[in-house]
Amino acid sequence: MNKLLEVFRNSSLDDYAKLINESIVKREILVLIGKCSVDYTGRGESRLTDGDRVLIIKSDGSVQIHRPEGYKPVNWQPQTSVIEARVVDNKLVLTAIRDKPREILNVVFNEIYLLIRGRLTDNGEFVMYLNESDIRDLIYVNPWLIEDGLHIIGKEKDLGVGAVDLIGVDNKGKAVLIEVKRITASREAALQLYKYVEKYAKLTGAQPRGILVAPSFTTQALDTLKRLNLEYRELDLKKLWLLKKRNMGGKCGLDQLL
Amino acid sequence: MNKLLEVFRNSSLDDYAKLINESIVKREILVLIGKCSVDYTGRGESRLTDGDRVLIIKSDGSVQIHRPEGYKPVNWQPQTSVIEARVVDNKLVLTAIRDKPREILNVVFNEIYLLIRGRLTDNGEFVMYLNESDIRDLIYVNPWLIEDGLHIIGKEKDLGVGAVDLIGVDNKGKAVLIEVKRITASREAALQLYKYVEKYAKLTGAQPRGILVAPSFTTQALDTLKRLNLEYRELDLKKLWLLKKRNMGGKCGLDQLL
DNA sequence: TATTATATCTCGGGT
DNA sequence: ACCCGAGGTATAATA
Repeated sequence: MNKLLEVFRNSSLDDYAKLINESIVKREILVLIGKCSVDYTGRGESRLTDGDRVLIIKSDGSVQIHRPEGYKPVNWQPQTSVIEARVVDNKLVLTAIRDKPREILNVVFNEIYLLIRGRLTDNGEFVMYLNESDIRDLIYVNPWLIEDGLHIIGKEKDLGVGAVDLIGVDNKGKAVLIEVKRITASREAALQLYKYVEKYAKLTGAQPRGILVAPSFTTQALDTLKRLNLEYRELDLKKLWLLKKRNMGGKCGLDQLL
Repeated sequence: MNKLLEVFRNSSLDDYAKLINESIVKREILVLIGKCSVDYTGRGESRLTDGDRVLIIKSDGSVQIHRPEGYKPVNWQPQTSVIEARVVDNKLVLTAIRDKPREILNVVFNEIYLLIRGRLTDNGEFVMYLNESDIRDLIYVNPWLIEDGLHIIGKEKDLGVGAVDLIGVDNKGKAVLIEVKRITASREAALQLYKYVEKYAKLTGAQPRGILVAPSFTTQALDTLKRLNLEYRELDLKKLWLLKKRNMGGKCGLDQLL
């Protein structure tokens, strides 16, 4: 199994360059650890002076350069059309070019500590639960979560200024527009809902109710909602979660750890 | 120099667990390549079945799990309060826990191909050019970029509904609010500007001009601007860039490569 | 292709 | 600690 991965250290620069270029052609994964500086130009422009970093090239040509700290890479390239390694002035230079937008990443290695390359096989299935569309779907099926007597009649309805998450009719026959957020709703969310309410009123001539649904709200959001005559419902994610799990047979998580 | 990094393969599970826990205590960087499955729960919840991945733990306790493709990690933890490796049922289990928000990442390794650990030293300086604040500052100093006779009198002025990028006075003495975008301005950007214009009018009793400044505009943005009686200026980033470079002595880039 | 909205967004700066 | 807005955001969905 370990033939999967090759490890190199103390190789010559020319050998490193060759190893890298081979890996890219073979669409292997490549991890390069060493001291380097990085220049980037494209949508913006950045310079990073010498330091120890971990560089990863994946089989799709994406590149990321990680410093010893921080979740995010300091420099990167989501996908590239060209990646090339070569030796210039006794240094290993790696260039990754991307089109649309045209961007160039240039890495100069002053030292290479380690190179790992190999083919990884990953056919794993990834499932994400309880994203916004999950919540929307749950409310769609269980409108009582918002209020009794509510009938949902539409999902992701485009009003010409973007799509409102849910449209329904309350027990008095009045239209209800619902905007769903899975995290704390900010003022922006309230404004987004207002935009739909305004547009709907203009399109139909009838004033709808607007309800912002979220697990919590910033004070500014609440102010704005009040000012714009909009409603809100606090949503208990845990409750939704249980509802979802019940539908799935109760086996979708390790939340007992929480 | 290579004593910086240690490489292990074919070690026992217990040894791997020990190596990992040691690294975490010593705040080293750790790269683990192997076949694993991943469970995450916290703000959301996800499951990832078996496959080959690259796991990185950095000195700040951030964790990321990379599949062979894609720029982004499939699972991650920006920072963690606790990371622990242990052997359970003849498998290496790595748990990373984060508080606020409470989130748990659980990785079960069925095979470990390679473990690399070591201390990296990175004192490099990172500089980013031409982000939004750069553009704002350039306009601040060179208001003629927007129009002749404009005087900028404020930057990042908080109006109580967020801060407007720039405030100025035109050659007729009328207030001008400027919102800057470094990428194509969308309808949202127009609405953002409108929000400031409305608020300013309410605060002062005088109707200001509103100008959206961006390298380009979506058609919806232009529609919205027209409807809301707002203005816009197309901004040539390259021109700004040259302006900036001239100020810096002409040496801040490799854009000649573009 | 262009545009929009989401994201386990992350991250920094402000109050 | 909350809140807001930028991001080289990336990414998926949609027209």
